[in-house]
Amino acid sequence: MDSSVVRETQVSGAGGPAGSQAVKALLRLREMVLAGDLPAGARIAELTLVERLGVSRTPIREALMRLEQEGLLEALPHGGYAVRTFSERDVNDAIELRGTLEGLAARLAAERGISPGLLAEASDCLAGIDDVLARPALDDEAFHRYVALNERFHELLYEMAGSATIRREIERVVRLPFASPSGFVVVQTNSPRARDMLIVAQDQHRQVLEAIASGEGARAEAIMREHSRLAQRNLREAVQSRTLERMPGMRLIRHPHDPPGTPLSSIHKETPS
Amino acid sequence: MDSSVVRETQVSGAGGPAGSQAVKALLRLREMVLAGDLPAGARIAELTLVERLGVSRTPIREALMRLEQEGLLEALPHGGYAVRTFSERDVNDAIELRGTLEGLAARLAAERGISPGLLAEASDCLAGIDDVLARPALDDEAFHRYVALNERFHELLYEMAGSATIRREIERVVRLPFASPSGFVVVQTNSPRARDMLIVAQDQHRQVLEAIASGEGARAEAIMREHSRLAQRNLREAVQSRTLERMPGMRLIRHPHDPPGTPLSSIHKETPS
DNA sequence: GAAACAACCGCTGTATACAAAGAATGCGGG
DNA sequence: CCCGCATTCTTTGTATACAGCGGTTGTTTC
Repeated sequence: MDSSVVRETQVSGAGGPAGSQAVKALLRLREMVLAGDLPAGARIAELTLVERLGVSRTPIREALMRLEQEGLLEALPHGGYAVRTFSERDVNDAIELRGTLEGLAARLAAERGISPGLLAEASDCLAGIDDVLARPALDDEAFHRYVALNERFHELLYEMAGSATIRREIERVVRLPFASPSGFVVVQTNSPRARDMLIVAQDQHRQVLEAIASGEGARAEAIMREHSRLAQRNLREAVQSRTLERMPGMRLIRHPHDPPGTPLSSIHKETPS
Repeated sequence: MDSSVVRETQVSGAGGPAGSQAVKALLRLREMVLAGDLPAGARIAELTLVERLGVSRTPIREALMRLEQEGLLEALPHGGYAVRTFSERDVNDAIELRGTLEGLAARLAAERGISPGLLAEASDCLAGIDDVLARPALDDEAFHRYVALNERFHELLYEMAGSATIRREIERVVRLPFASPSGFVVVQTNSPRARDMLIVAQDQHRQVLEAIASGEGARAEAIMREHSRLAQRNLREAVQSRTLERMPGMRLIRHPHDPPGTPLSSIHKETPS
């Protein structure tokens, strides 16, 4: 077929900056899964990936295992992996889970107190978001800046909890594309009510930071839980209006009316020769 | 050197029931880590494990990766893994995390309702625990039965949430040896107040199940959070009285007074030749 | 014609060979 | 005597060869 894939003979061994074959395979494979390049439910042949990714089976197997741990793939009963699909309820539960964990982080931050430096950073971050939202209409670039700042704020929150263990687990849950704090922001880019939603979200950001600074643990927790409900609302709307094509990974969501195992993309059955 | 380790030539290929080399390596390696057979903080040489476990590097690397995901090992900056150690706060946070997640599960179970079958199973389980606790004094066998029934009840709770995603993450967190629901039950086996603790715990079991059955979500959540505080109390007591030697994995807990990186076992610095 | 059996193929799990990076060590110079 | 550099050695990351299981397909028999 195409011989354009040249096996780069392992240019930088182990410690390379994202240069290891395993990391490359992981990133590329995750991208492929989220883009819907692989038929969901069907076994992923390792040799196929060898061709497509240009690395040998060893790093590919490692990447497959990691993606299974992440929850993007499922292990098949007799070996091998397949792309997982998610029901709307799965996604909803993942968001609920994130809200609960972020609530825990906020509560701990409030109860244990946070460093002035962290508080300042978070404040700056929120000021940046205010800046983005100041304009009445938001273009794509503004949305991108919002998403970046939003994720930064949430990451700061995870750090505020002051617990490596808890941070680890939150970041793990957030890795599911749908559970990400900015997960369903994008789907509304062109909706007129999009900016309003973000205004509400930003208000919650401000309130939770204030609660944390004041040591109001219960309040901080409640706010972050409610905060995740915004994402749940967006999810419901997005599913109803079927707007989710534009977001990476969204085609892994299984619609109730579709036959099981067939998310959005039609499976191309390639009969060889 | 010693040819006592005979490489079994892969008797059951892939789908074997826990017969795969990778599973064997994982189980055995985890056991070794928890038993403290490997010096904490130091790099684990793969070839050493090849000798000790009698399997080749491939399944060993897989096991190492899985244990890193579990949190028992940490990836070193320039490749390789080392046994992790945990501060008392780490353990405390892990228990807090479990309590939060179990609270979430209980709340969801209450809000969404559970099947009569599940309710009956949980009831039976609690009846079994009552049976164990009926006797005024508890021998080792009674403790073992308590632990088994306790874990069963908690697993039933995870299922009651009705969410595969949430169940997954809880079971992941619980895998940390210290965060297990029965984690710090054992350390008190011979304490006169041990039975009293279990009585309290069992009362919480009963109340949470009642709350779930009645649809009282907030109450169910609060009870499970408080339930995890029992483990936190036990942890504190165990650390103070340094009773934790008897429990597997407990020597990975780093005492505040010890030099960092040195848990309980002294690292044997072998100067070669 | 349908069902059961047998041979084949593809695939994964496992072992091992090879390459490169890091760490340790020894030598030389200041 | 100490510091710096080069060489060697250990160890991980990667590629690939090999073995057995499962699924599939074709054939044979009732």
